[in-house]
Amino acid sequence: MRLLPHPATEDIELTEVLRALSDPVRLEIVARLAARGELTCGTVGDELGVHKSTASHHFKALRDSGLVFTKQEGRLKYMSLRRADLEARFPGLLESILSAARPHAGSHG
Amino acid sequence: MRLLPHPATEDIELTEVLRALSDPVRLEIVARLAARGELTCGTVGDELGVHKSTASHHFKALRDSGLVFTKQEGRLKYMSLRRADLEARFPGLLESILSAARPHAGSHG
DNA sequence: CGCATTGTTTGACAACGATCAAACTATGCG
DNA sequence: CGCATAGTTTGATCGTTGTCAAACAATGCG
Repeated sequence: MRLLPHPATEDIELTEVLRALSDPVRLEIVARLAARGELTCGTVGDELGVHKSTASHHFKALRDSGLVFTKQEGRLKYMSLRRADLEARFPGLLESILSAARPHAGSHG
Repeated sequence: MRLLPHPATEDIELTEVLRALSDPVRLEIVARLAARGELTCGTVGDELGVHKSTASHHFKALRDSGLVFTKQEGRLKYMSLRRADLEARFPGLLESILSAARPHAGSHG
């Protein structure tokens, strides 16, 4: 089982992408993927303070929406952003969301 | 009651905007607002085939998220996109979503 | 005020979703 | 095979949400 089901680029739906990113935990996961390239389920659970089954659930949601790609290597599964596919499907969308997700310098909290 | 509560520009939250837009009905409302400038509750209910209370519910969700502004004129309430506020808060975000929401010429269905 | 129009609120219902915990699967090591 | 590691699945909770319908409220007209 080295390959998991991923939606084809042309089958990625906007509402599903937006829905996937509307959860704060998943948005944070995506932000970290953008910054660090790859993450495992365990890393996310550990760093974000959620149970590993919850992390798995979120990764599945992200995978199903077309946002992330899952690659298996040994016992680990590495998730990465499907940047090129998303850019092809919805130009500029991911970048503007990532930019919006970055903490603002203007201090407001 | 001519003024309704709207979040300040700096209080608009990304996850709430994305969540508001993750519903197909609301995304369609926003797309129409972008194309036509203003809409009333009744118009949306009529054109999108949802009950007027459902349309009202969606407009409230869009208002609470910071996506639309509501202006009362006589018995009608006109909703419009808060384009400038959203651009100030999350540059490029709304435009990329609107662009992604437009039907693609490439035919895929 | 009475009446029509427009939108909101409430109630009911079904579906979904986020979370944790525990059981299970899959993989690698020896 | 036995054992450890890494994720997944299932079950249980609890809250949220999309929808309609009916009651309500607000507005304008005369």
